[in-house]
Order: sequence, then structure tokens, then C-alpha cells
Amino acid sequence: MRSAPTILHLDMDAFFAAAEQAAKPSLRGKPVVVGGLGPRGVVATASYEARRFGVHSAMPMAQARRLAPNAAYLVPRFSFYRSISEQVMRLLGALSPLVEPLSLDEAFVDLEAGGAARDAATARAVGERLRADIAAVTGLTGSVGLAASKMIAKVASERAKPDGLLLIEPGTERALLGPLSVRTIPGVGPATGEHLRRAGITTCAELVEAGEDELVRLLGRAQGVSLHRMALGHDDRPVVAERDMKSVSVEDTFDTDLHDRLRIRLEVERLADRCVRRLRSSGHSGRTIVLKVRRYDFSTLTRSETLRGPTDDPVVVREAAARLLEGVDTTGGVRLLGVGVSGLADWTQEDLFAQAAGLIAGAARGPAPDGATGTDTGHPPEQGRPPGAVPDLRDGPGPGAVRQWSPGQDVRHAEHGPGWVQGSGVGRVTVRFEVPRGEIGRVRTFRVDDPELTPSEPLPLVAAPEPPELVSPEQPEQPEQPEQPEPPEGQPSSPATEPKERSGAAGSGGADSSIP
DNA sequence: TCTGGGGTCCTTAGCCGG
DNA sequence: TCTGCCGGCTAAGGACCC
Repeated sequence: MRSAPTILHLDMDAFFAAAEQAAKPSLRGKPVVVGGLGPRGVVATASYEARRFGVHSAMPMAQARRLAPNAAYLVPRFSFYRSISEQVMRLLGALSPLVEPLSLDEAFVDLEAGGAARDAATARAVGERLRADIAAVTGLTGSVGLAASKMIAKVASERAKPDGLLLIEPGTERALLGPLSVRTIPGVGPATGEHLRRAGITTCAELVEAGEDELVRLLGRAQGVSLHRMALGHDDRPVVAERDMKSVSVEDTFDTDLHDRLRIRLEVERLADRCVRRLRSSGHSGRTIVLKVRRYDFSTLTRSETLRGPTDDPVVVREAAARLLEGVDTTGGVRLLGVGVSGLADWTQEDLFAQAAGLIAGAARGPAPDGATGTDTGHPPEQGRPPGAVPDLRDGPGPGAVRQWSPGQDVRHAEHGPGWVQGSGVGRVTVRFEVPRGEIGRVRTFRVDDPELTPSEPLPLVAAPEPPELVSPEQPEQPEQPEQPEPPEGQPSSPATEPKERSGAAGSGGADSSIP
């Protein structure tokens, strides 16, 4: 383990909810809950205001609504969060080549590898400047932990929350961890925590006291050894910049349980198609097809089948998933279905066809399942289908469906300009017209099929930084709409943010690390 | 009122070939 | 030829993380 606290952990504060509050002035200081709004949704993120009511992530939405009936409930807008995350990750990338993103809102940075810091004083300075840069570039706050190892840096950022920085001096780790719950240690969840509690172990100090042998006896080799080391504050895991993807999967929970066998089969095929689309867009193929079924009673089972060679063919995946479904009893109903592909390889259908054109026909790639069963599992030869022509991969509602407006969704009205959906029902949709950094906007209600109202892209949280003195003459501001989308009286039109094209958000990267 | 979605890793068990 | 052992692979489930 290193001797200086040069591993940095960044954790954005209540990220999704904070991003929504920044984008929607009327939500600032109010409880905001982001998550699935269906009958079986759960909370993804709750703002600090909502947490005061006891709402937290992973809580069923219905329970959250009972605890905080007056909070704003919004669906997640992942592409919006991703664009903010990219800005943050660029700031981290400027500090070191070794950045390990854990999710959209969290990452480790090895400051030593980047030469950004080599002792406590420089590390702290880097951390503080990072927090200031993040605030300037995104308008959001993040908490920073600094330590000599990943685990302790993460513990530090957690304790620094919200909007803080904490540095743990090397040598003090064991004292810090001692009184903390075993749940502090990564890898100890509800089940392991309960297992340990029954053995009389609730704190990290007690983990150390129990000794490695006892922990191995209780939890098995891998977990026992690692837990004992972690409890001592020993964590040698390096910051890893790139990780190979190991699997791709999609799953859907249905609002009500599915009973009809035919419908279940159709859903599995739909999921298989979606999964293949994701697989292909990541440039992979895969060998093992996995079907996941969660039954009415929440019991979950998986069935898998390994092909002779990797595939990214939707027909092959669909058929494999359907075969797996044959072996599953669905009486009683299913609440969730999922299809995944693992055993990934780095090539796609296109590569294969290119290869097949010049190589031995019939080389090791009949994607038939492994011989064991000997049932009829032959697949039609694939030569007939053009590469890339994925048949019938539609998704979502078909054309002609009634327009759906989700709470939180960005919209634009021909007359009133940009806004967001506050709610909808009984043929009406309520929109609040306001923009990031603007004033609290007005609310108006329209018919759901009002032609003047269209879905739109998120506006950037912070005005795309114009180079201070260098207002480029060849790029004048060009509002797209000839008829000015003037907000109603009393509302600042906020020209800095309003007419920016959406590419402006991504293009703002040039100035990122130069914020004072 | 129940309990999302997308991943990773570990454990156990059975099978197979050397 | 039979038996035991071992490693590798596959399948299934569980725990955990954000």
C-alpha cells in the first residue's frame, strides 16, 4: 500500500436529484425523488430534502410517496445525467490517466500516476480545486475522499457528504474503521452483515479480532481473506482505467404479472432483440445466452445455454432464449423477464461475414448448443441474411399510440418556449416553463395531443462557457426558430442558455479545466 | 405498499477428459 | 482395465454494488 493519500474518490451528491433541481428552478430546496414511477418502481435517488422524510434509494416508490407525498416525483433522464457525467469525467481525466469510473456519479483517480499530487498537502489542494471546477462546470456539488487506498478513500468521501472533502492520513485507517459497522466494508451487504451479526461480529474491530481463519470458516475462502485484510485497512486494489465488458443484459419488470404463455414468449423475444441491439452497438458477440425469470412470489431463476461459438445474430439469441423458456414453469405468473449474453468476444457479425468471404466455409461456428442434449437444435444457415439486417427490432410503442408525457420530461412549446412536464392525466398535460439558472417559471396546462407541444432535449445546466474575450465572429448566435419563442411577460428569456443547441453541452469541453 | 435495471464476482455441483 | 485425482467447463444461484 502506498504511503501518501493520493487515491481520490469522487462521489456526486444526490446526483440525479441534484441535476433535476439544477435544471428546474422551481424544485430548488424542495424534496425531489427520481425513479421508476410505475406501480413497481423504486427510488433511484432522493434529494437531501426528501431524505429528511426517510426516503432513500432502492425504496419502493409507493412507500416513498407515503413518506413524502408532496415531493416532486420524476422519471430518470439518463442521457442528461450522462452528459453531465462526461463533463465531470473530463475534469478527472485532466488530473490523471488512471481514472476508474464506477458509475455516472462516482470514480476513483490515482493522483500519483498523473503526477498531480505526491503528498497530503498537494492531494488536498487538488481535491479542493476539483470540487470548485465541478461546481463551475456543472453547477453541482461533489464530495471528495482522499486516502492511501480505494476503500478508505470511499469511506472518506461518504463521511465528507454532502459537499465536503475528507483526507485520511495513512496510518490512521485502522483506528478510523475500528468502531464502524462491518457494512462499511465493500462486499458486505445485508446477507453477509446478518451472517456476521449472528456470529457476534458487528464492527470492523470485531472482524480483526475474529481473525482470518474464523472469517474463512464463516464466509468461505475468498470473502474471508479479503474481509480480514480490509478490516485492517489493507487494500491493494489498483485504480483500473479500463475494464473489459463481461456481459450484456436487458430486463423488464411488468406492471402486472404475466400469465399468458404466448405473451411471455413474445416478451422474451422482444428482450432478446433489445439485448442483441445493445450487444452489437458495443461491438461484441457472445457465446452464452441467459434467460432470467422472476416469478410472482419474487423467486428468481436463470437458465443458460452455451453455443459452440459467439454470435450477435438476433435470430439465434431469440431462439436460444425461447428454448430456455420451454424449460421454465411459469404457472402463477411472472413479474420480470430478462435476456442476457455473456462470454463476450470482440467481433461482430460484420467481421464474420468479411471473414467467411475469404475463408474456409463451415469453420467452427455453427452456433448450435453444446452437444449434451442431442435434441434438434440446428439453426438455419446464416448466409441468406444480409449482415446487419436485424429483422424486426422495433421497440417501444408503435405509431399511432397516444402520446405519453412523463413527469420531468423536457418539452418545448411553440409559443411558450422550453419547459418540463410536471404531470399529466385525463387527456391533459401540465408544463412548467422555466430554464436552468432562470427564475421559477409559470405553469400551463394543454391537451396531451396539443400539436404546439413537442418533446425536446435537455438544456445545459451551465451556459456553455464562451471564451471570455474571444467571441468567435463566424459563429453568431442563431436561434433555430424564426418566430421568437418569447416567454410570457415577467420571465427573463435567459438568452445565455435558451437557444443553445444541444451539441453545445458536449462541445463545451474545451474550456473545462480552465475555470478559475 | 412491497421489492428496478445493469452489471460483477463467488460458490457449489456435475460432467468430462487426461 | 479400473480407480482416483485434478483441472476445466458449464450451469445455477446468491450476494453485492451503484
